[in-house]
This record gives sequence, C-alpha cells and structure tokens, in this order.
Amino acid sequence: MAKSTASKLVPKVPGVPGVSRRQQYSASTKRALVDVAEELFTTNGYAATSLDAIVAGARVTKGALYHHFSGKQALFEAVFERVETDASKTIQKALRGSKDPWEKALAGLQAFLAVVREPSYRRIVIQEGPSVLGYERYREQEERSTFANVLEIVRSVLSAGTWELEEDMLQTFARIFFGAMSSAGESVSSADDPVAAAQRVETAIAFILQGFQALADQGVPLPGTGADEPQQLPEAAADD
Amino acid sequence: MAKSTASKLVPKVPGVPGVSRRQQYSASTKRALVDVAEELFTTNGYAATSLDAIVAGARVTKGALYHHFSGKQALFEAVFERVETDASKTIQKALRGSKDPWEKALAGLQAFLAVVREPSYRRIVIQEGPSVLGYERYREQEERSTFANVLEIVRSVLSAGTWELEEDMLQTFARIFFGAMSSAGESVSSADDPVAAAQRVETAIAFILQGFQALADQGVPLPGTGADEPQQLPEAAADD
DNA sequence: TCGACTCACATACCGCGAGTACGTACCCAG
DNA sequence: CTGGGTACGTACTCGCGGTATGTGAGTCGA
Repeated sequence: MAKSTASKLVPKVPGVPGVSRRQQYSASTKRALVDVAEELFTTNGYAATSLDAIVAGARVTKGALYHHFSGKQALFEAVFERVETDASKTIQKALRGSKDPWEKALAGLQAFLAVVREPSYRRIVIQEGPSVLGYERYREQEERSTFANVLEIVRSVLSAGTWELEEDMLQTFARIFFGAMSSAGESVSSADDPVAAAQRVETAIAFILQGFQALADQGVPLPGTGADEPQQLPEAAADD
Repeated sequence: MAKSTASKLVPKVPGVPGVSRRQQYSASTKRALVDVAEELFTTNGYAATSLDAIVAGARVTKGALYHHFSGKQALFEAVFERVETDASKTIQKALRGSKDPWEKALAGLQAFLAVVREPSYRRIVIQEGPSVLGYERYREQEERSTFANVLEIVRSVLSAGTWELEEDMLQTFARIFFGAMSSAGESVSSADDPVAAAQRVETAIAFILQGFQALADQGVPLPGTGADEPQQLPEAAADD
C-alpha cells in the first residue's frame, strides 16, 4: 500500500522558464512528503506516525525529509497550513454569491460544517493542532484563515443590525461562534446520523442568530466595552 | 528542583480499620505519581514529559509507575479524570444557591470561565485531552462531568421558556455552548487582559441568552427534530 | 565541453525514552 | 517463622526522532 502517492515524478508544466529541472524535482518530492504526511497524520495521528513510515510512503529517505523540513513538527505545520488554507478557500467559495448577511451566514455555516466533517481537518486542525503546535501558533494560523472567515461573517451579521460594536467584542463573538461550530462539528462527525446532527447544529445556530435579530428589532443595544457597565443577564426581563 | 512534591510518606489517617499499612503506602505513592504527572503535564505538555522525570519527581522508579498504571497514557487518563472531577465539583458548587435558571446560568458561566483559566484544565483537558485520549474517550469523560453541568444549565434555561424541546436538540445546544465557552476560555487565558476578556465573553453569552429570552417572549417556537422542517435563517424576518 | 561547484538527496549512526522481564524486600495471614 | 503475595527496584530492549556525513546528478561559467 501507499505506493500510489507521489508517482508523478515529472511535473506537468513543460517549459517554465525560470524553473530548473532540479527545482521541479525538489518541489515534487516536497509535495509528496506533505501528501503522505497528511494522509498518515489523519489516519493514525501525529504521535503514532513515524517519519520512517512517511518517507517510505513518499519513496524517499529521512535525508530528503530533513532537507526540506527542520523536523517532524515543521512537517506537521506544513500539512496543517495546507489543510487550513484549503478549508478557508472552500468556505470563501461558498460565501460568494451571497450578499445578504444572513444568507451569507447560513452559507458560511453550512460550508464550515461540511469542512469540519472532513477527516483531515478534524484530526489535524481541530484535534491535534492545539496540542502539537501549541495554542499560540495554532491561534496564529487560524487567525488568518478559517477564523478570519468566521470573523467576517459575524461582522457582517452583527453590523447588519442597527448596532455597531467594538473590535474586541466582535472578536469575542467570533471566538464564541468559532468554538461552538468546531465543537459541534466534532460531535456531528462522530454522531450516529451525521447528516441529521449537522442539521440540528445548523438549526441551533440559526436560532441563536434569530435571537440576535429579535433583539435588534427591539432596539436592544449590543454591549460595549464591558469595563464600566456590569452587563448582566435579564433576570427580571419579561415573562414569568 | 522537584523534590518538594510527595514528601509526606505517612498518610494522615492513623487507624483506619480495614486499610493496612501497605495499602496506605501504595495509595500514597499512587497519588504522588498523579500529583507530579499533573504538574509536569501541565507545564511541559504530554509529549515533552518523560516518565523518568515523573518518577524522579515522585521519588520512585518506573517499576512503581508500571505497577499502578498500565502506561503513560493511563497515567494521563488518571490525571485527566482528577482535573475534570475537580472542575466539575467547582462548577456544581457555584451552582448551589441559584434557583432561578438565568441566575444559575450566569453563575455557571462565571464558574466555567474561572475553571477554564486554570492552567491544568486548559492544558490537560482542553488542549491535549482530545489529542492524547482520542476524541471518543475524551467525549466519554466530558460527558459525565463538566459537560453534564453545561447540559443541566442549558436544560433549565431552555425549559424556562415556554418551550419544551427534544433531547437531541438539547444536546446540540449544550455542545454549542460548551464548545463556545471552551474556545472562548482559551482565548481569554491568553489575552492581554484576561479579566476584561472574561468579562466580554460573559457579556456576549449573556447577550445570546437574552436573545433566547426575546424569542420566548415573542412566542417563537424552538426548532424540533430538524428532519421534516427545513428551518432556515429569518431571511425576510423583520427589518431591512 | 569540461571542469568545479552546489544542491538534493541517501546512508549510517546516536541518544532518548517508553515499555518489559525479572529480581527483591517487605508486610501480613496462618 | 514461614510461605506467599504485594509493591516496588534494576537492568535491559527497541523503536523513533534527530544528526553527521557521504555522493551523485544537475548546473553553470570559461
């Protein structure tokens, strides 16, 4: 097994002027390493995947690996970045065509729930990302890819109400939704009926947004800094 | 360094009838191992913590460790379970005295945000838990401790409205809030001003719950199964 | 065209750390 | 006091990440 990957040794572009033959070969093996690593990391996890298995799958040796990457973690990082970038592109693609913020939010939510169900994204980004990269690096990566999409959606939705709110608070809301969808997506993937579970998540988050809408209609202000106003729950709000 | 821990060799209870001297010693060393492991796992992480360092800290050898635990992962699991149990107890304690669901939710939220800021809970449960234990075992553990608290709170809050909703949907909402607070808690801990960040999270979630309240007042029904009703976002709901 | 130089690997090796096999001292029942 | 079992300690193996170094195929200037 695992001899199907990286069989194309000769790249497709025949005569790119500035790129030499060696550079093409080099890039090809590097891609092969990342390909195999992504596959093995996804199925077996980071710790249970040996470098020997990776280089064997890519039909090279450790010398090649350590020529392209500084170590196992760097290789993981490359895989992580690619999975993240792909996911981000998928989501952004789903966002095109939706101009209305709410519609956009729904499309983004569906796209995110689809992405989160991909084994590679689940395992590499959500499960092992924070552990392997450390939370700081993990956050840096997320910040400029998938999380950025969530942030954009949240921004457009929240500013669609009559509110305008501070950047800190926007970030907080985005974090909340991002975490909610990640966690929910995980449970969706391992549910008995993933489709129904995804539907429930979609419904639940849509309901939350509907609550926002209702508050906007009532003219309820979005909380501000949170420094001087001890915003509390509506203990004696309306009913009961 | 690391000779301060596990210095008490003689347990405190002098004459417990059914417990022999050896059993006391045994339990003591076992606790020492878990203590040191929790400390090292928290500061250095799972992978970067060697068993040699743990047994050295507990002033025993690997023979002792492998007598009490089947391996490194089992030791981690013991640590995980203790941290989780402690967290759950802390939250439950904070819940006592609040009868009103909304008040209870606020108390629980604050308690959870406090727990999530503890280094041991962050590192062991949130960051490395899913990776080390695997998501399945991780979920099993969470299900009967901290997540159970969140579920209970969500249940009481949602059933405080005029709604009554299905178990699946409840689970979904609980997952969403649990993930939201975990993720938010992580970012809170690594924020420049954790106190202000925690305040923002509290405010944001309170706002979401306020949205629920508003919908309840409007008589908007909670979504049901999600199978036959393609619940969507309120595209043409109210304004705009 | 032909050497020197360099890059993209391959090979051989090291050290660390998880796990194991086995020895042993100590406690407790009889 | 004696056998047995428990609670460790000791010594070892082996897989794996990382390193040091060799080498042959491109590449490029003269």
